[in-house]
Amino acid sequence: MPHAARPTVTLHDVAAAAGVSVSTASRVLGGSSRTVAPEYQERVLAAAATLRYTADASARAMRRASDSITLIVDDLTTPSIGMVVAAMEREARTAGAFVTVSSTGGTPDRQLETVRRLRALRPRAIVLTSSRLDADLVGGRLLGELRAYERDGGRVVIVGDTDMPFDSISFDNHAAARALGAYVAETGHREVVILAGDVARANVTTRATGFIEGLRAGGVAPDSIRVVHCEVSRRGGSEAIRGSLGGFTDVDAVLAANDLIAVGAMSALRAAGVSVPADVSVTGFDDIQLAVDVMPRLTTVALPLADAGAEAIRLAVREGTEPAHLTMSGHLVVRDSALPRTRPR
Amino acid sequence: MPHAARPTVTLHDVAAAAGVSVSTASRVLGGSSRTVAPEYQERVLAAAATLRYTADASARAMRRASDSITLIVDDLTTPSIGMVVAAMEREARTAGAFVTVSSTGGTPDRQLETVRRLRALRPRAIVLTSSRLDADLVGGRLLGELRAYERDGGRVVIVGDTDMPFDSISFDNHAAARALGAYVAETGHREVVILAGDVARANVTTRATGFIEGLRAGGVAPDSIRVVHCEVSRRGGSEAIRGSLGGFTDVDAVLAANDLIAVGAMSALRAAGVSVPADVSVTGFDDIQLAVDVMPRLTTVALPLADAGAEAIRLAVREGTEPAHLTMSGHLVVRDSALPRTRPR
DNA sequence: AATGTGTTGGAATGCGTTTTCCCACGAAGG
DNA sequence: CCTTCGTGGGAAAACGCATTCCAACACATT
Repeated sequence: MPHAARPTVTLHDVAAAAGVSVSTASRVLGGSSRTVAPEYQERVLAAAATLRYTADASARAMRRASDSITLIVDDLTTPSIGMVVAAMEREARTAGAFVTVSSTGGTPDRQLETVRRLRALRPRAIVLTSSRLDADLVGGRLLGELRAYERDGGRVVIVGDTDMPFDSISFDNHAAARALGAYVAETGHREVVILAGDVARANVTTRATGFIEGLRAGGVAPDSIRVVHCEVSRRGGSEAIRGSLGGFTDVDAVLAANDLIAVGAMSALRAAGVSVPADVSVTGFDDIQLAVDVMPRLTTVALPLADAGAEAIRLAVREGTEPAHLTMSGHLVVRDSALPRTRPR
Repeated sequence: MPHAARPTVTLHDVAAAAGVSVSTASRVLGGSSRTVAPEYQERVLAAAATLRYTADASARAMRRASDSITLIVDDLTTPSIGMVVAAMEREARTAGAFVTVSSTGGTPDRQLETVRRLRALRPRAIVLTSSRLDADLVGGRLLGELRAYERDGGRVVIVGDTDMPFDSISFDNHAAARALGAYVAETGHREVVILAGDVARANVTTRATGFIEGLRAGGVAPDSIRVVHCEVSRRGGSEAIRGSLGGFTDVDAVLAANDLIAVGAMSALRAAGVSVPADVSVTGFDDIQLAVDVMPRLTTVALPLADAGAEAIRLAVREGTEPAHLTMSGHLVVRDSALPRTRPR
C-alpha cells in the first residue's frame, strides 16, 4: 500500500473488471450527462458493487465542485446548536450537500486556525456561528482568510452578529428583548433585576439593553431596574441570585439574558424560599428544550433556530453574489414562570 | 474560474511570485525533509503569505496521507458528547490531525450513508460513536462499508458497545451500575424504583440489570425492586415519577439510568411534595454538567468521557494493526441527592 | 589538476478522476 | 449509392500537488 487511506480499488480497476474504458466507467459512476449503452452501464454498476468501489473525493474534487459544507461553531455543548445543525443537515440533503462540523472553543485564534484548515478542504461553503464576529479579530487575519476563501470561489455565511462583508443571518435580539421587557412591565411588575450575563458576549448584552428599553417604555422607573452581571450558565444564574439576595425584598421580576441563567436563578430563588412565580416572576431567552422541562415552565423568547439553520444553507448554496443580510425576529412565549401582578402602590 | 471552490492561487503561482521552481516551493511549504537555501525559503514564505496561499487538501491527499479524522455521532445535543469531542480535538492536535463531526440522528440508514460519504473523503480514520453498533445492521452493509474502508488503509474506531471487529472503547456500564446499586443497598435503602429508560438503548438497559445485581447483592429483596421504563430524557424521568406516584409511599430510593432522567425525577418528586434526599434518595448516571448544577447535587456515576475521547484518537492514529478493545470503568461520585438511612424494621 | 562526494534547484512523473477530443459506426436523407 | 449527422466508446489531457530523478555545482580529497 502506498500510504494510509489511499484507495486500493480505483476507477481503473472497475473499468477493467467491467471490460470497458475508464471514461465509460466514469460516465456511469459519475453521473455524466452523456449516455452509455445499457449493457455497459449494467456491467460497470455490477463491477463497482462487487468491488465496493467508492470514488475518491479528493481526486474528484480536482475536477468538479465539492458538495461539502463545513460548519464552524464555538461550542458543541450549547443547547441551541443542536437544532441549528439538525436543520442545516436536513436542508443540505435536499441540496445534495453534506454538512460537517468543527468546534473552536470560541477563541479567535482557533477560529482562524480552523478556517485555514478547512479552507484547504475547498468546501462549497463555510458557515460560521459565533456570538459575535468582528472584522478586526486577530488583527483582521480571520477576515483576510475568509476573503481569500471567497476569492477562490467559496461562499461564506455567518450566523450571528457581524460587521463582516459576507452573507449573514442574525437574530433581532434587541427587538425581542424589548418586547419581553414591555410585556413584563405591562403585566404589572415594577421592581426588576436583569441578569445580564457576561459583558464579553455581545448578543447577550444587546438583550440587556433591550430589556431596559422595554421596561422603561412600559412604565418601570429607571431606579427600579438593577443590572447584575454573571456567568452565562445555569450556575451563573444561581450565584447571581445568591450573591444579591439581600436587596431582593421588593423585587417582583427577574429577567435573565438566557434560559440557562433563568433556570439557575429559579432554583436559587426556590432554595431561598422565594416562590416562582407567586412571589417573583422569572423569564429567559432562547426557548431551549429545558425551558419546557422545568417547573414552572419558563416564559421566554423563542428564536427561529431551525429556520436560521435552513436559511444559512440556502444562502450557502445559492448562486447569487451580492451579500445578503437577514434578520430573524424572535417571539414571546408566555408560559408559567411569569405571572401578572397587581400590587398596592 | 473553472468551477466553484477551485483555488485560483496555486503552488505554481507562489513559485512564480517567489522566482523559484514549483518543486522548491513545494519543499518549503510542504515540510519536506530536504533543505532549501534560506533566502529561497524566505522568498517562498513571503510570497505564500501575500497571496494567502493554501495548499489544496484534495491535491495533496493524492500524494500523501490525509490528516483529518471524521467523527460520526448520533446526536450532537447529547450532553456528554461535547466533552468527548473536546478531548478528541485536543488529542488530535497533538497528533497533527484534525477532527470533523457529522451527525446521523441515530438511524442505521443514515449511519450507512454517512460512512459512505465520509469514506470518499479518505480520512485517516473514522470514529463512530453510538449506543450500540451491531454487525448485522442494515443487512451487514454498514460493516461491509467499514471493512472496505479499512481494506483501503483507513482506520475504524468505535466508541461504545459493538460486536464489530474494529478497535473499540466501551464503558463498563454493568460494573459501574452494579457498584452504584451496591452502594445504595449498603446505605440502608430497601424499597427501590429503577427508572430504566428505553429498552431500545442497549447501554441503558445494561445499567438497569447492573443496578439490580448490585441491589440484590447488597441485600435488597427482589420484590422490593420495581423497574419502570421511560423516555431517556428529563421529561421521561418526570413522567415516570408522576405516572407511578400512587405506589410510592414506601420507596426510599430512585435509581435512574441517566442523569437527565434523574433530574426529571427529582423535579417531579419535589413537585409532589417529596423531599430529596430527606424522604427519597435519587441517583443518576453519566455525571454530566447538570449533575453538579442542580440542587441537591446528584450522586451519580462518572464516566471517563474525556479519557475515552483521547484514547479513541490515540487508537485512530496508532500504527498497530490488530484490533484493540478497551473497556473503561466508571466510578461512583457521591454527592447530596442520596442519603444513608436507617429505617425501622 | 583530476576525481569523488554531498548538496540543491528544476524538469518530469504520477496520483484518480472528469472532461474534452477524436474516431468508428450506423441511420437517415438526398 | 454517397453524404451527413447523431450516437457513443476510448485515448488523452488536465486538475494541483509531492516526489523521484537528473544535472549542476561546491567542496574536499588524492
